[in-house]
Amino acid sequence: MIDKTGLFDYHETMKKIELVKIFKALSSEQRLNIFIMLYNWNQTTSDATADCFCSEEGVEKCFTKACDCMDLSRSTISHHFKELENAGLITCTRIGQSSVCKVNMDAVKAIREFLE
Amino acid sequence: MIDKTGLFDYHETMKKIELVKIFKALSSEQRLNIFIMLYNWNQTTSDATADCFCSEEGVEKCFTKACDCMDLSRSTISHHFKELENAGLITCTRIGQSSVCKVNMDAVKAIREFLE
DNA sequence: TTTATTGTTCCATAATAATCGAACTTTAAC
DNA sequence: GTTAAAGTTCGATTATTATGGAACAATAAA
Repeated sequence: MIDKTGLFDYHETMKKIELVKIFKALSSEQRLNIFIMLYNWNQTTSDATADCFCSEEGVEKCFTKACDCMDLSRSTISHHFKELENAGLITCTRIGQSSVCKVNMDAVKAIREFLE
Repeated sequence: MIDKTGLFDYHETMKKIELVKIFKALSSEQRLNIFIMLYNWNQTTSDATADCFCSEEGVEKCFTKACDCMDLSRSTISHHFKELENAGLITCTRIGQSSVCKVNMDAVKAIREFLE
């Protein structure tokens, strides 16, 4: 900490900007829903009740599933996924027609560490 | 979890709304600054470099200090403090002229638990 | 090769949030 | 009592975000 407030250190500032992005991404109920959904799916890769394909690599068909679950247009869903991705909370790669999404546990760790 | 997505359980929903409020409160750089400032001050109650009065009860004069640090008007600062308070992240009580603010560690704990 | 599905991008609009100045209340200091 | 300081609230403005429709590209299925 180089000043009274601890607000002006360069690395701290960088970290803070990342954190703001992460918090902003989770500050919409819709996006938090999506995030929790992916988080759960990622953790239950062998869940027979989920009608999406869950592999070690991530979750397929998540866009369509997300649309079904939360009554938003395809394009809005796309925007939300993109924001979660920009914040570093998830990674999406395309396999065939559908996107394979995965929660980035490093980002989750970053928030946790901030709060300690 | 009572459905495939885990999104519709009542208590889960309530918790989620609280979390959204918390994340929203921390999703502005200004408010994150304020929060970190209070957090640091709360933890260094005997910090001689801080020109605020830090007691076991919290941090006094934080509004003025916040104004000095971050080039925002008094009324904007007031709004930001209020939002942190509404999200349950801090508590403010008035003693004399100034507000005594304190970080609510239960809220911090709630986020941490969400991420586990 | 046509058709359907998946997700993206562009564009416009509606909804929210951030910000400030000014008028105000309460407490403290003179 | 008068003046100063700390915060609040109101009202207006500006900036940002959320959203959906339409046109699009890429892949899969027929």
